[in-house]
Amino acid sequence: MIKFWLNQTTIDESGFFLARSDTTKKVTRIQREKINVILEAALDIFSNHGFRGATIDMIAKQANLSKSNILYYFDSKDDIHSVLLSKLLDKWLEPLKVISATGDPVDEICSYVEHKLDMARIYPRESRLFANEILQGAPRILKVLSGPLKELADQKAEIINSWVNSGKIIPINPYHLIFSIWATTQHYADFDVQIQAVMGNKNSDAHFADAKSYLRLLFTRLLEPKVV
Amino acid sequence: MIKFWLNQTTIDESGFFLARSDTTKKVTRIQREKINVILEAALDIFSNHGFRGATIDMIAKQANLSKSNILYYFDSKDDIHSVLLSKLLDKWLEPLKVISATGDPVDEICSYVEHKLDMARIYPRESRLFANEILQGAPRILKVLSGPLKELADQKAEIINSWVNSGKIIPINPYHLIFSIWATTQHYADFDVQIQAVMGNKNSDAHFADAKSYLRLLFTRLLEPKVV
DNA sequence: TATAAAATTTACCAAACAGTCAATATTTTA
DNA sequence: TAAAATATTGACTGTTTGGTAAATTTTATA
Repeated sequence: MIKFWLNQTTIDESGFFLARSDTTKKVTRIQREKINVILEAALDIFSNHGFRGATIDMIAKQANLSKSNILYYFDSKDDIHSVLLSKLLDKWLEPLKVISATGDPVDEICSYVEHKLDMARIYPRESRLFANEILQGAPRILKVLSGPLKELADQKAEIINSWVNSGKIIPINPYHLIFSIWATTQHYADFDVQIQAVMGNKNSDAHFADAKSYLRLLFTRLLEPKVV
Repeated sequence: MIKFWLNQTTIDESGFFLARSDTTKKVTRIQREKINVILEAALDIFSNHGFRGATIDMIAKQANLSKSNILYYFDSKDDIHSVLLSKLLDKWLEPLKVISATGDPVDEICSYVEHKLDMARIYPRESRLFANEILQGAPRILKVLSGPLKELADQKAEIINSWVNSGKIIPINPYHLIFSIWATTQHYADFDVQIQAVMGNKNSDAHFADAKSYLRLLFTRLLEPKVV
C-alpha cells in the first residue's frame, strides 16, 4: 500500500478504487513534488522495459533520486506500478464513455477513433504500459477488464447495435468494431519502433497525421450505408 | 553463439542469418530432441513473461530439464531468445511475400488478412514474443525491421500503389493499410486476455471466426471502388 | 563388452536486485 | 530560533538469477 495518498483516490491490492481516508495526514509540498517526479520517471522506465525489466535503480537514476529515497515514498516497486496502472485506467476508459447514442453514428465512431489516436500520440508511454500488462496476462488489472471495461463495452455495443437495427450503419459486430479501433490506434504507440523502421525516421507526428486521415477513411467506408 | 546448429540456419549476434558451417559436427538424436523441447518451453515462457520476466529456471521446469542441462545446449538465456526470434522472423515475414501484383487486388489483400489472422490464431505465442520485442524497442531485431522488413513493405506498397493508380482500389496510403492489417490481426493474439475479459471466456476459436468475417468486411468495404 | 563421447547432475560463484534500518540533514512549526 | 517533523543518505541483508566447473551417469561406437 502506498504511503502518501495521491489526488483523491488510490487503489488497494485488488485494483479497486478506494475513497480517500479521513484519517490521512495532509501531503506536504515535497511529497507532492517528489511523488510526481517518481511516477514520471517510473512511467518512462516501466513503459520501455516492462515490469520485470525495470529496476528501482533505473527509476531512481531517471528521477535523480536515490533508491532509498524512492522507497521512502513508495513501499515497493509493485506499489509504484500499481499507482501508474490505476492512473492509466482512468485515462484509458474515458474516451469510450463519450460515445453518445444521440449523435450521428459515423461521426460518433470517427470522433472516438480520433480521440483514441490522440491518446496514443500524446500518451504513448501509457499505451505501452497497458500493452505490457495485457501481453503478460493482465495479472494486476484483470478485474478491471472483466468489470468496468466489460460493462462499458457492453453498454456501447448496445448503442452500436441500435444504430445497426435502425439502418444508420451497416450490420456489424460491435465488439469487433471496438477491438479494431483499439488495435489500429494503439498500434501507432505500441509498435512505433516498427513504424519508424518501415516508414523511415520521420517526425513521429507526421505518421500520426497520416494515420488520422487513413483511419477516418477506413471506418467511414466501413460503416456508411451509402457510398463515400 | 549457439553450440549446436539448428535446421539449416542460425543467427549471429547481429541478427543476420549465417549459412551452416561445413566444419560442424553432426547433431545427435538427443540434441535434436532436447533442443526442440527447450525451444518449445522457452517460447511458452518468453511469450508470457517477456525476456526479463523469464528465467532459465522457469524454462527448465517447463521443459522438465535442469537449468544446467539447458545451459549445456545453449550458451545463455540470450542465446535461446535469439534462436526463437530468428525462427519467428522467417515465419512472420512469409505471408506478406505472397501478395501478388497479378491477382485481384481486393482478393489479394483479403487473403493476406486471412493468412495473418490464421497466424495469430495458430501461433499466438510467436505473436506475443514479437510484440514483447517491439514494445521494448526491438533491441535485437531492429536491423531486420529496417532491412528485410522495410524492403518487403516497400515492395508491396508499390504494388498497392499500382492498384490505386489503375483505379482498382480507392486512393489510399499503402503503408497505413499494411499497418492496420498487422494491428487488427495480431491484436487477437496479443490482447487475447482483454478480448476474453470483454467477450466472456468463450472458446477462443469462436472469436477468431467472428474476427475473420468482420475483417473481411472491413477491408473489402475500405478498398472496393464499387459499393459492397 | 570395453572405451570414448555425450549427456546430466551437483555444488558452486558473482552480480543484480528489492527492500531494511539507523544515522544524518533539511524543512516546518511553535 | 529551538524543537519537532520530515526528508535523505549510505551501509547493509537476503534472495534471485545467470552462468561455471568438475564429477557422474548414460549412450554410442569400435
